Formats: sequence, C-alpha cells, structure tokens
Amino acid sequence: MKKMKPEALDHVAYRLKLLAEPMRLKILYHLQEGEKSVQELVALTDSGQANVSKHLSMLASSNVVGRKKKGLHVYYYIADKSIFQICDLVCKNLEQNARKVSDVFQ
Amino acid sequence: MKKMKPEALDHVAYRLKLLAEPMRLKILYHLQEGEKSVQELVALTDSGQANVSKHLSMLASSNVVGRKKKGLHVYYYIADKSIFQICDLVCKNLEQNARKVSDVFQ
DNA sequence: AAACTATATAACTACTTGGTAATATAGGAA
DNA sequence: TTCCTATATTACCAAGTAGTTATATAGTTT
Repeated sequence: MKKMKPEALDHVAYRLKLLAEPMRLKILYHLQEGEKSVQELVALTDSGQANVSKHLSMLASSNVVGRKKKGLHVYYYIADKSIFQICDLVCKNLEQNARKVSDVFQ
Repeated sequence: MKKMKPEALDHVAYRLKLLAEPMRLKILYHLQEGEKSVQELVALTDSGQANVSKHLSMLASSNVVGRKKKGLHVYYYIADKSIFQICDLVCKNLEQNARKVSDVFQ
C-alpha cells in the first residue's frame, strides 16, 4: 500500500464493497464447494430468487463468479479464487484481535 | 473460508465494509506514514472536518485506528496494521486480473 | 475572565443500496 | 401449439450512509 497510487484506492474500495455484503459472502461461501444453480443458492441462502439473481449479476459483472447455462438452469461458479484469500485474511486478523482481548481476561 | 462458521461471515462483511470506502481508505493511506492530527488529515484528504472526524470515529470504534490527545490536537494512528495486508492483497489480485485481460491484446 | 482553535456531535439532505413483488424472457415438457 | 419452470429484469420501497452545516465541547492564549 505504501507505494500505491492514490487513484488505485477507488478500485480497491470497489472490490472490497463487492465482498462487504453478508448475502454476497454467503453466496460465495456456498459456491466454494462447487458450481450451483440459482435455485440451489436461493434454497441455501434462504433468500428470494430476485435478490440472489441480482447479487450474482453484480459478482459476475466484476468477474468474481462465472455463468454457465445448461438448459433451463444457470450455474454459477467461482471465477476469481483470490476472494477466499481476502476473506481468510480478514477472518484470521479478526480472530487474532479478538483473542488479544479475551486474553486480557485470562 | 472452507471450515468457517457461517455466522463469522457477518463479522467479515462488517470489517470489509469499514475498509470499502474511498475516503476511509484515503485516511488510512495517509496514516501509514505516521500519526496525523484531524486537521492534517482534513488537508490531505481535501474533505470537511466533520466528515473526517466521523470516519475516524468509525475506524476508532473498530480499533482500526487509535487516538492520542495532545493539547488541542488529537492524533490518530494505525492500530491494526493488518488492514494493509488486506489492501495489498486486493490490489495485487486486481492487478493480476487486469494483466490477464491486457495480455489478451498482447 | 474572554477570545480563539481543534475536535466531536447532532441534525439534515441527498444518494445509494438491499430486499421484494411483478413482469419479461427463455428453454423444456406435454 | 400451450403449459410449466428457471432466471433476469424492472420498479418500487425502506434502510443505511456519506457529506455538509451548525453547534457543542474542550483546551489554549491573551
């Protein structure tokens, strides 16, 4: 980040914003175990079909996921696996911070 | 992420949302070179004082930055350096993706 | 004390966005 | 063909939020 051009910050912010949404994270979480159709994701996330479709469209527009049409169904899959590195890193750091706090109380 | 509890996703999303804001990223970017007072950040980010204060409050609430009062001035500093790992990772991945696209055109 | 400066906060506006309902589109089945 | 199913899209609403203005608070200076 030190030698990063300030203009790049907007791109980083946009990518982060894409991931900074519980429902989208949930979708990506489920796509981790393999490609899934929209209706499968609707069932897994317990959300509405239109909502899931919209989130998938956003993720697809940024090439985070890809689409594959098979008959009536459309299957989505992870196209950019780097998002999991990001999530894991955030998760690891949050855990470390929380551990520091809990250690204060032994 | 594979063996992550789904409940953790909300926490991850919240942390990402905190970083997914151009102005906050800009503030963090400038804090990288050392602690800065609010007015210094106002000048560096070319934003209003109230706005900078609000963003700093948000970042401080999540212990991403810390506060240090010296007389009239309040100095903020990076309290959780892991945020730079996250930004660097996102940046690196975005760059790789862009390079793949540009390589298509030689 | 009064005047000044730095920061925080509250109230407000404008914009964005997640969710939903309704509709459109497209493909398969009868 | 008509009917049904899966997905995408549109329109809308409600909630959230970034930015600004005005005000409050706290510390400094005179």
